[in-house]
Amino acid sequence: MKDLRDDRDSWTSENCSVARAMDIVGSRSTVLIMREALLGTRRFDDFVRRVGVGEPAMAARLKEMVTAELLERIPYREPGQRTRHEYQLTRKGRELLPVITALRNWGDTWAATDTGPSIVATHHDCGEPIRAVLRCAAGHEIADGDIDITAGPGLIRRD
Amino acid sequence: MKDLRDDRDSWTSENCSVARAMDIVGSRSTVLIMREALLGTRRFDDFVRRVGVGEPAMAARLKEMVTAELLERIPYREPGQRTRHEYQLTRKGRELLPVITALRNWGDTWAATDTGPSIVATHHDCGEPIRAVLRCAAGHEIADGDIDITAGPGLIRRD
DNA sequence: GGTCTGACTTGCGTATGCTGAAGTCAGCAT
DNA sequence: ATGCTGACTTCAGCATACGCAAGTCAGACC
Repeated sequence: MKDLRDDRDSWTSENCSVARAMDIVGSRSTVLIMREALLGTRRFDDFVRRVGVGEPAMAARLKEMVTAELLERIPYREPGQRTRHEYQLTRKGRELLPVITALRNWGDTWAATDTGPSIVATHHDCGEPIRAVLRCAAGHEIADGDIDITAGPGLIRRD
Repeated sequence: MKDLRDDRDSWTSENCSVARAMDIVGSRSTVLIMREALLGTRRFDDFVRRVGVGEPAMAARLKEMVTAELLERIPYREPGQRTRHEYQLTRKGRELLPVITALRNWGDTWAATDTGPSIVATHHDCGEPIRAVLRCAAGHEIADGDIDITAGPGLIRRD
């Protein structure tokens, strides 16, 4: 199996999952909203306060994210309150956890403050810290350079 | 150990590694440049052509990324050519691979085209596809909901 | 009927990002 | 000396994105 990096100009990056992912979750505020949503935040003003963006920007972002199906706008009602809406993660949104975790790991290492990380995700069963790591389907851990880039069905070749 | 999500308003997200990471790699074009760099691209005009952004934007982005130490601008010389510069990944840049991989995995699943993914990263030793997955330091695979959020040394508490 | 609160919307001014077209610059080749 | 090429820079112009301040609106509570 030939590695696609050896002949980089014989194919294009038009059909690229990374680019399409970035079109959806590519902005700073969207990622920070996902961070908060994954920490359990659900209500509009909590998002505004905890993410630190203004109300107009937050309203626009949340609307986009509902359209993108990262979040679902769900009515709820606390006793003695009127009906309100909260933003719940969809499966599509929840599955961004490895992305956010990988970003947090990287930031902890390469954009650290001298105080160290503010929060650590740990395994509930054993208490050890959690990281996003590369594994193959056979379960092997991937070392740097152990990767081949091979063609998928959607590869667009150039003549 | 108490889970920080249970008392979300007793601490702030000011010292957040995700936010700092996004300040560095938060824009679409920066991520796409990283994608290309991780696929082996090094030269200015290759970046322009393969990423699909204009020259002025590319020059600005690359300059930022050199300042951020994701890339290093290194002189090289092909025989019979004059000295030029190429952009090589630093360790800091290379370690974004799990982030890009997680994004690609997510895009393959949730922002797919009907043709399927264009490229697949596979393990050189066994040929199986590679994914970014969550693991704890003890090596356990993490299932949804098996995560605790605990305080790190840099946590900023509110009174 | 008036107040209060959460969840927005509207308006405005600034900042950043990107594109396209054109210009610059260094130095090897002729 | 002139041309050529890769790697940019400069300029004008448009399009988002965001912050701040203020306004709106619905419905429970008094």
